[in-house]
Amino acid sequence: MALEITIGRLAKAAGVNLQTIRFYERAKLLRSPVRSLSGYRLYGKEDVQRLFFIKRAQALGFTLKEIAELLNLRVTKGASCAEVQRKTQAKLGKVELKVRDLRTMARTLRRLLRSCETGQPTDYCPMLESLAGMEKRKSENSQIHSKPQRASRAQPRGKA
Amino acid sequence: MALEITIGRLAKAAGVNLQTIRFYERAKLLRSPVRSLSGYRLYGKEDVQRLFFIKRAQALGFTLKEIAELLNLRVTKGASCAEVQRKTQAKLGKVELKVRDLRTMARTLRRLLRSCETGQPTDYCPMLESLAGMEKRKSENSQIHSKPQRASRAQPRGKA
DNA sequence: CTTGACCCTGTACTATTGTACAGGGTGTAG
DNA sequence: CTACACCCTGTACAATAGTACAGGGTCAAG
Repeated sequence: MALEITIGRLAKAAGVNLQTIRFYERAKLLRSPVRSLSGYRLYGKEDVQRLFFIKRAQALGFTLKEIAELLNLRVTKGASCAEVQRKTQAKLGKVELKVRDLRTMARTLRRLLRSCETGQPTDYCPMLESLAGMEKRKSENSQIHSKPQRASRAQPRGKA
Repeated sequence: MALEITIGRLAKAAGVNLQTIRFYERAKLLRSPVRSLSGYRLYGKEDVQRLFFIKRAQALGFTLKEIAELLNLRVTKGASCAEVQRKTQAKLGKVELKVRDLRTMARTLRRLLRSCETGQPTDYCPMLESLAGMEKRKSENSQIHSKPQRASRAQPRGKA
């Protein structure tokens, strides 16, 4: 009872383009499914779940690469447990940071709603407030105003 | 006292590439700054804040277009208050949804950490659980298994 | 045994979000 | 007045994440 739906139905069920599924397969986000005698891909319901997860996670700002990492977090028969724990902890940290940022944004939006009700015009940009504290997380902006300071320009911004 | 830093310093302060700032200017995410006599862009500290906001918001899964909308939410002298309220409410809804999803993910990650401590091997994919309920948000997957059902394939997935 | 909906592979195109480079001006320390 | 760090514009290139299309099989209904 593997459910066994074809790619078109999977696409429809998950609300994605059919090509996207093949793209995810090449990108290793979806396993290579079993094939029918004639070579048709056959999917089970776990694949539907994975697709939903991918879509939700993308909306939360994770790249496909990060999503693959999330999906691969598991304790494989007592193997590298410490490793899994380390990675999981790291992911958890990122998730919690996102939650904090989003809650800050939500607070700002609610404040805007209220100020709208009371008719207070805000001709500045309300959203900017919601990060007044954010920049404190980076510590390198202490000497923005210390004249020359040459050397070491814009570092390549990790993306490898 | 407008601070008046040049583009290179702004880039350094915000930790972004210099070209990115010009790109954001073209994309209307940053206002066109005032210029020095020789044509150099001169920025104030609000621009630093905007850059930080853009970076955080991107990490939270907002596109540049959405970020521009967020930054433009404001009550301009009692103008279209109802309109602002409507848009703000919509954004708030999206933000709250993201918070819920992230909290679900966080819960799953913490459970994985615990199951790792207790040494329980999980050879299935733990993350998948965290969306077991997610797919319920879409209602169209009720008849995945109702054979033929032709017509109306993969709709273009709104992106306009 | 044809037709229409569906599937296959492979390759090419697109949008978004940046980055880099070419060719040239600015500003100040020595 | 030369060097060097910075700035300008404009155009080209790149990575990520898809989408589309061409050319060709599969399969159930009629």
